[in-house]
Amino acid sequence: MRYEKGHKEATRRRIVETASARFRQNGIDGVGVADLMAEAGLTHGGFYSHFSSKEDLVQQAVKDASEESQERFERRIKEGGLECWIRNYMRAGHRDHPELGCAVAPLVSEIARHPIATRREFTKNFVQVLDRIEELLPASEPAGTRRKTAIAIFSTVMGALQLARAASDPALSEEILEAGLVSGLALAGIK
Amino acid sequence: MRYEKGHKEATRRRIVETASARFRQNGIDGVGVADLMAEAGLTHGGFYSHFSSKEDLVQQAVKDASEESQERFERRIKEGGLECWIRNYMRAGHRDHPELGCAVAPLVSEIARHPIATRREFTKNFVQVLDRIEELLPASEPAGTRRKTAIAIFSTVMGALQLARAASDPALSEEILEAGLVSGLALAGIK
DNA sequence: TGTACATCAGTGAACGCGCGTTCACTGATGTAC
DNA sequence: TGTACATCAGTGAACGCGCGTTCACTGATGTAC
Repeated sequence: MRYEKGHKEATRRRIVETASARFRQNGIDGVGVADLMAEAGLTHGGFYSHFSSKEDLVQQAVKDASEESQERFERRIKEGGLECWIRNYMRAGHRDHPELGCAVAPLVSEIARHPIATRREFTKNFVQVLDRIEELLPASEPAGTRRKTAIAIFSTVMGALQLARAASDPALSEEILEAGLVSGLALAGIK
Repeated sequence: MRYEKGHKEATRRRIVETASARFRQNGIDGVGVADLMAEAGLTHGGFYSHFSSKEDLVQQAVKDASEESQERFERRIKEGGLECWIRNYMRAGHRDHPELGCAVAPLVSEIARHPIATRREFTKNFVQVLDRIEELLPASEPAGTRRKTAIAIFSTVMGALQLARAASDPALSEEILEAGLVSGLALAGIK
């Protein structure tokens, strides 16, 4: 073989990871196949020996972002529990770097208009987050409301992050991050 | 003149209203100038005698959606206060018909990547909603936290609406609407 | 009253461009004999 | 050991298409004389 074993798989992973970041930054419609391939150091022609279509790549990129997100989540939990995760989610750094952060916030509206297979992959992503938040709620939270509280926490921080990104006034943007933080922590029964 | 007085302005309004609905339904990138003009019963060539660019139309459509949203808001408040507005926001009908509902939920991520002038128009839209929610919070809510609570309520219902739209599983979608409703009402000090 | 001209909202062909996708090809390597 | 051939990841020209935008034109009306 011309290339060492595993070379093609490594290239595929590189394309998926590039796509996963770029989609979060510029939206799915805002990034072309040729852009992606160039950023991965390749020409666009080779794309279809890795993926059957752009939509196929979208699904794999969503999956990749989901796994990355899960790892990030667990790292925060180890570091300082649910509070640490919420605090990081509501940081200015997260607002300013969608390409390194949660894939749900930048893609949720666009994915809602994609084929059902893509929506399924995306839903798996945020359901995993909801499950973990639910598990980490304090024991004082009654069994009957744990699921709803987990959903409320994620809706709040995810919605606030988007508003903070769209806000044209920096002071307003900071205020939104702060409000999302306070409300998220309160819902999680912290402090 | 060939046309009665006010004819051109009426046509312009028709295009803006069509755009406002279509953008909410399919995203800004997902709707072409020619589609819009055809739906307004015109050919695409006339577009530039009404607007200087598609981005110009986007700004006017955001403004229009904002005014429409404001009217809807006030109608709900008259009908049954903040509770009525939150209940309607979290209805399945709102989830299923973005073209008739809140423009923030479907457009916030896309707008965050648009020129500053567009972001400013959009920010004005949701700041008005935040202001009105704040004013309508019960007197028991302390002055120092009213603003943050208003932001939290809107983030929660808006984020939940987006998740409900993206969810591939109908039961999960219903659960998200319910969680957004319960949490929104609780934050607003209702029941 | 009747004719020539100006107005201008809307028409539709055409533009350059970038998109997703296809395909014949390249060229470095491993394998067969 | 040396030559002929197979493999296959990646190349780059080309495709049809739809996009935002431009522009010469149309044709119904109002106005001037």
